[in-house]
Amino acid sequence: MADLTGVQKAYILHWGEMGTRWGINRTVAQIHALLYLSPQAVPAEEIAETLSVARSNVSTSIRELETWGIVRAVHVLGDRREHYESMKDVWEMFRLVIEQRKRREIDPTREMLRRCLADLDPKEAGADYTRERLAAMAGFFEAVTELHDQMKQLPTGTVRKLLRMGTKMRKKAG
Amino acid sequence: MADLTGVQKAYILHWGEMGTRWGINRTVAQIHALLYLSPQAVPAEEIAETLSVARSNVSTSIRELETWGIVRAVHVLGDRREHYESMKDVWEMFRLVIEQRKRREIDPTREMLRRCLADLDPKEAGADYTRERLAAMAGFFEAVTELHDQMKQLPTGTVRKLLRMGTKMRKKAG
DNA sequence: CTGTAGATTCTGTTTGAACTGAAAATATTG
DNA sequence: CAATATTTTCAGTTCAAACAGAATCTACAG
Repeated sequence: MADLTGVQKAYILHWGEMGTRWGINRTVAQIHALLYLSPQAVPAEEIAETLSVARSNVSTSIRELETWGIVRAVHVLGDRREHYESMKDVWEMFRLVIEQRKRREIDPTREMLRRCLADLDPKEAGADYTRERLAAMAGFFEAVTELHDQMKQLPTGTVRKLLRMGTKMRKKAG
Repeated sequence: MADLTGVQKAYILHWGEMGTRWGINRTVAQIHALLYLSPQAVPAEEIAETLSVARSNVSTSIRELETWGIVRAVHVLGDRREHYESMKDVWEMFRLVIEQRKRREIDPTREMLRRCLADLDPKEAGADYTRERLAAMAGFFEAVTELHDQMKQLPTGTVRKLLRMGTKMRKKAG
């Protein structure tokens, strides 16, 4: 894996750019792409060489991927170094990421909306209008949360089934 | 709206931070938050004052919000300036944003994956493994696209209905 | 216990996105 | 058409996130 094929390069670069668009560090995303394509776990040193980034940068990025739970260290016999491998189940990978982004971003937003609604001073001019808007936004985030909680509890395959049900409903209606 | 209440400040600041986490410019997000909470359309000058950003910055940001289709200019009698207002339907707003982010990010990724699969050289070492991984990722993105295409065609309320169906299925299984 | 490989942390430095203010362009009024 | 109001573009500037390399820490072999 030290040297990349054209296809591997293309995938890694694209994945890196995609990451930046969704608030994920480019290097973090690239490392993930590299590990995802690698049949064997890769030592940090080799990641650094392959992607031309500092060893320290790899260390930090790997840790982030570990906190997401989509990369882990494995040990190779006769090698003191840690080798890193990515989870390969794509659905599970995205499930993990979505779950955590929900926790880090959606939940605090719901919290903020609740607090705003609670703090609204009815005597203040325009309070009714503000309440209306905040409530509408809060409703949306509650629905998203509900949706997430349900998908979380469904086995992977069921999501696809629901998907197919949607198709039927649409065809009946149309 | 020139002066903000505590609640308005809290909402605008939070929304700005939220934006940055999803790859949306902080000021763009803040302006959107301001307009969303405003009962009347607001002239650019006033947005700049209220948020303490340069007039030119507002101009650029407003244009971006306009390309998303969630903010538009309206005219006020006896005022030469453009006034800007946000769409108020939260579900529609997110639908628009999601649709466009799909177009800008998901679609090109599908494209890239297809191209990678096509470009794979079977003689290259490890090509089979790479194909397997790329195919798995491509399958996921195809499913996401399918899901999106279906939700796009459903009226807003139906999404909530599907949501409720999910609840039932889960309760039966549990 | 000592020496060494490997991993992490820390301290600047770099870089690119975001931003400002000025200049240019556009639109509006009389 | 001239004068003025308003918006947009452009050329630097600022700033925070990302990064490199050195220093430190940790774990293990001998």
